[in-house]
Amino acid sequence: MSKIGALGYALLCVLHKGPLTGYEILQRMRKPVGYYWTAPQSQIYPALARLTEQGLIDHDEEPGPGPRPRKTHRLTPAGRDALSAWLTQPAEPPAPRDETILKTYAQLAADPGGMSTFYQGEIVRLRNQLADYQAQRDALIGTGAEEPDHPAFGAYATLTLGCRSLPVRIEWCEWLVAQMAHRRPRPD
Amino acid sequence: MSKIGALGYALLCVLHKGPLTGYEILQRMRKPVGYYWTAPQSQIYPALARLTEQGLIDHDEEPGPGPRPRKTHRLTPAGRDALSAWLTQPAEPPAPRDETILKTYAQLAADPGGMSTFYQGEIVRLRNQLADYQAQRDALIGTGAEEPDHPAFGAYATLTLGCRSLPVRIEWCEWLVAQMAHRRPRPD
DNA sequence: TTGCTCATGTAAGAAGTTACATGATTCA
DNA sequence: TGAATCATGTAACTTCTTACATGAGCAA
Repeated sequence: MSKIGALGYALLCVLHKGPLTGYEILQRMRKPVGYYWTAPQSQIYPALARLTEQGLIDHDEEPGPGPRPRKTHRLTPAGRDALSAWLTQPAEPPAPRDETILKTYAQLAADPGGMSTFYQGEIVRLRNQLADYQAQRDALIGTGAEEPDHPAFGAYATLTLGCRSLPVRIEWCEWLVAQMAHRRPRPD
Repeated sequence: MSKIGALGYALLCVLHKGPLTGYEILQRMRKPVGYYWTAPQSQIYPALARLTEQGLIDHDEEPGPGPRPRKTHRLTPAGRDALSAWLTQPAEPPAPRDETILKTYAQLAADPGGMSTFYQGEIVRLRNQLADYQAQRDALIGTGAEEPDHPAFGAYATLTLGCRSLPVRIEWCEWLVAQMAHRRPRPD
């Protein structure tokens, strides 16, 4: 059997709570799951076809709104087994690719005023993200999602990480704004 | 002129402090820069060739140890301009791909004991990473790198972020280990 | 003589991005 | 009438990963 790949497992994860259409998966890849895993539409449909071929998911078909049938995908027992086996295996540390930190490393090659504006923009973006995370987390509090056996506990836990790590990053940007004020304007 | 791409800018960043050979760049992509940007060897050499074609870097050649000449690359004025212009532009939020958080989302589909072991493994890995960051950051303290005009300030600032954000993540994993102890073992 | 470091490159394939394409229904 | 939502797919392209390939000098 051919191997699955991170995207395949991501789709199995999204399906772990129940059947969804490709379109619904796509939406989850924006809203709750998209905070830690994303994939564009063009990747999702071929990947679903591969997983179906591998017997890890299957689907019902109904006549859809467009020219093609609407498919509702669900995990097969084999898919559920593959998922649960993968979940407990150590995650390989991801290749980090963070443009903001990269820019910070080379920050001396740019004008301090420009960098300050850059970090201020980051702060705005991060604060908006934090507000979004907090709103969603607040909506879960009191629903039982804080209990680890609750179906929404996974979502609650991921939002908790976001709500704790974003402030650290915001403070770091604020510190850098302050530091930029102490830099001399470009000595060439 | 063709466009540059994130990898190209990453290479310009690595070269901002002075000339390096491809091999040296490769090492930076493991050690100081690799914490927030990585690229394998097979990507670096073609990318350097592209940047050279675009006139953003150039190089000296000396006879090398192997069959090919050893090249020492440096930023051209055009390269330095391209870099400094890019640095101050807002960074597009990166497509997040974090296996650990993804696993947490679907955590209910696995055995709590297995997940607990998983998070304990993460804790070990993160603690080692933190120790590494702290050692490198400590080595910079007292050298003047804390001043924003110092050539090592960029490295100092990136390490500072690592030293502040890793503990948050470690605590989160510890919290999850505790939560897993409260989960009922899988009803199959 | 086996393996490591220095030093550069290529090839094949997987994964990810951007854009195109269809077509019904609903809402302003 | 025009845009958004639902719903599925393909094509072309770029980027990233894994593996191969060469070869000198040095150390155990």
